[in-house]
Amino acid sequence: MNIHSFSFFLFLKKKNKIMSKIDKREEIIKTAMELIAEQGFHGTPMALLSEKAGVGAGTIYRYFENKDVLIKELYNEIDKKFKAFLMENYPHERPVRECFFYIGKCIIEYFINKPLDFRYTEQFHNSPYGIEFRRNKLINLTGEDYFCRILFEKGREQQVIKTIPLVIFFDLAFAPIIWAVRDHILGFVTLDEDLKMQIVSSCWDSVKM
Amino acid sequence: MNIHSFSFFLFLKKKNKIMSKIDKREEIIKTAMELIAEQGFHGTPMALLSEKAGVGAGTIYRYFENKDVLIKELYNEIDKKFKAFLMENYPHERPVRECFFYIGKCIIEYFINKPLDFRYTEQFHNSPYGIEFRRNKLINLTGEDYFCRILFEKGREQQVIKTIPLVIFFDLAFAPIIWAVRDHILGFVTLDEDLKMQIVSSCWDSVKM
Amino acid sequence: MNIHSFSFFLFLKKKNKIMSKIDKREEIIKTAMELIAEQGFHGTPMALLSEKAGVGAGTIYRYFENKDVLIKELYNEIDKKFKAFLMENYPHERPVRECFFYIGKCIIEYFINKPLDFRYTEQFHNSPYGIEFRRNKLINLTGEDYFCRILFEKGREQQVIKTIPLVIFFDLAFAPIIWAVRDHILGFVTLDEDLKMQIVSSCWDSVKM
Amino acid sequence: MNIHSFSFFLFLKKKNKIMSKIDKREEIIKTAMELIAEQGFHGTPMALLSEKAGVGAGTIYRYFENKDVLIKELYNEIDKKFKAFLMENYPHERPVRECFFYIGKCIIEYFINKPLDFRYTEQFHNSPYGIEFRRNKLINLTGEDYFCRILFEKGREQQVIKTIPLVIFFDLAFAPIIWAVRDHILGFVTLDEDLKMQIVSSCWDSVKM
DNA sequence: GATGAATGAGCGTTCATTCAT
DNA sequence: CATGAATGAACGCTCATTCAT
Repeated sequence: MNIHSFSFFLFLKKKNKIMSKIDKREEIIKTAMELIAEQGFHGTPMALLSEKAGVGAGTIYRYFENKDVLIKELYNEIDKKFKAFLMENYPHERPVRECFFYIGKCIIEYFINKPLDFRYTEQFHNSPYGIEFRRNKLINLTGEDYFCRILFEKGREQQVIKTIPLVIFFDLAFAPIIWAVRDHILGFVTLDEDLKMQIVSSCWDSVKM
Repeated sequence: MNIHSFSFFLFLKKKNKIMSKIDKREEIIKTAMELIAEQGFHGTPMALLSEKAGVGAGTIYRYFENKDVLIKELYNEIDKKFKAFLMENYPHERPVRECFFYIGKCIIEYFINKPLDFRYTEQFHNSPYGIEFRRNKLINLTGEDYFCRILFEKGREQQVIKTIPLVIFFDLAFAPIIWAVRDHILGFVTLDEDLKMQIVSSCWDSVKM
Repeated sequence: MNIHSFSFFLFLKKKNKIMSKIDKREEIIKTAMELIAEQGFHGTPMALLSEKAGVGAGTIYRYFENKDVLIKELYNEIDKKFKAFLMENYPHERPVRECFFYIGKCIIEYFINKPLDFRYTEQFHNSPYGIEFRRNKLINLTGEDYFCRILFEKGREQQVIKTIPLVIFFDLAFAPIIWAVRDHILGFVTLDEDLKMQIVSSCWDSVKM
Repeated sequence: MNIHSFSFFLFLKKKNKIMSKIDKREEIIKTAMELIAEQGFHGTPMALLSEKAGVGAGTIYRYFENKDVLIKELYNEIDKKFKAFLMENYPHERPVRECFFYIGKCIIEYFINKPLDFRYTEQFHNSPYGIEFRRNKLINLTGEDYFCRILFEKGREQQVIKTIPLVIFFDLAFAPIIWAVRDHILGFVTLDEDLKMQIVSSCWDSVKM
């Protein structure tokens, strides 16, 4: 088994339609994420998506009601995966500061290794979908957001975090991290281990009491 | 001159086409910004723009080569206005910390009062245009960015700012402010004077040595 | 055997696919008629039909070559049933007038009780299929049409029916009845026994010598 | 000026875009009516229509909001023209019987000379549009329908018309005429002057007291 | 210079039909 | 035989751009 035989397998996969049902859905999701991350929602016509994913145009609509639903579903997939990653080793019982650093490192680690997920997420957040989504999120915090709120409230109670609104806490804590990840992905800076730590640490400086 | 005669003037302006060349360009820019800020690039067809601006569809193309150019030009207009605002009373001779606070307050003040400019800017930054633009900016710092670099370098030299890359300095210093303004505009939080100060101050905490 | 066990049978029929070959064909025909009568040919995708009929999409094509054939077949089914109804007690030996009244009453009775059949028929007649069909019918009169021709010729011979072409006889005799049934089904009028008689009688007035 | 130079003119008309605004709308209406009359609503894609009409695909949408609107507008055009024809010499002051004959003759005359209008009308009436339309018409009678109602009421009052609902009067009076026109247009019969008179006369027989 | 009617490529989506299972 | 996932041509419609007036 070498690179050539693997290519030949891919050839079969595309041409001989040996993709299973799950394969198809996965292929669509993967291709859509790549295309949208790189070209944006409007730079990714369904026809291009179907072509690159190696499926018929109508096939996409078996898995996703329409383009909007596909876009939201894609975001949910990323969100779910990230939350799972975050919660896997979350140090629930450790001090607020340690939890804060854990979250910051997770965000950086996860998205630096999944640049497509990151760029997709950025596009999503900055779009009509994103605003609607954000509104719902603030009303009904779940997953990592729920952790963050707990963290925030615990920090407030213990007087280790400043007296600020939750929303502002999010902004101070995570905005620089997100921007730094973006700059890393776009090649404007390289985040080594020291720098990562420095960034998270600086964010902590901005919220700690 | 009363409200009625002014309305009549507007009527003439739209219906009798007595707009001068400069008027036309201004009208197009103003209308485009409003529409795009509210509906997005793709929710703003050129036909709608020309209608709302009170000019012919073809006329837009006399002032802007195509839609892309118009979009970039619009951004430059905002950028120019913001820079002018920022530089107007910039305390060049004062300490780094004071300059930093001045910039932070300026960003908040300016964009809270110009939510359309803010929303336009956000849309722009998060689009193919934005990335291209950002790349150019980092290579060739101008205006407020130039100030910021000077500030950063001065801060480094005086050992009042952490030893971090310039890009990361930007992220730590301004990302939370931008996000907070966004949350204010979207109604997720209300930035009063105390809170504004607290945010800028927290950003300073994150970059100061 | 009670209502519950019958429901259970239906459940089996749909879910466990114990429908026989004839059951399947019947189910497709019945469902297709309902759907098309209510939604029209173009409001009835094959996928919807297969779903509502409880069969696979491909299965329909084992019984009907394609959608066109299905549509024509459906019409033939209705036509056959109506002819059977008409011929069941047809008073062959009675006077022309009596036969005429019998046919008129039959049309009203049959279609008022089978509004789906009526609406299907109307849709069919008014479509490319309908014209083609009508052409064939006039060349080769069969069933009720054959009766009608016999009736017409007998009426002519006995000088109880006007000297008009057969086609015009059909128009005078049946058009008002069909239209009246349509108005009844659409709820624009209610045909009680008196009114039914009055309509048929009026049609007779228009063809009688 | 001969056939060739005329063809050349048509060539210019199509290729050099010398059609005026009104020409374009007319061309679209004319072409749409031809195509739909012959192929049906669903046999007439907008692309085919635009091609045959010699206009761009988008141009149709400058004149008609969408296909549905186009279809209804087309019907209204026919309806308007027919009403004008009918009302032109309508013998308002003459006896009911004479008015009845006038209307019958008008229907036959008009639609025999405009077979496309007739076939279009038939398609329209037998479609979701038609039913909606008919419902409105019965509620709010206008134009020829209004005349007919007046005629009906006058006839009732003078006891020259049977005691039947208005709707049934319409059915008896006009259904055979419409069907006969259809048969003429489809070539199943030829309506000469005698036959036309005989049909209208027979319809009168069916409604007269 | 200004206009806006006209354009047509391109979009998201549907659905009759096929064919591997 | 029956299935239903997959297909892709075709649909109605949009909109950035052009160009005759």
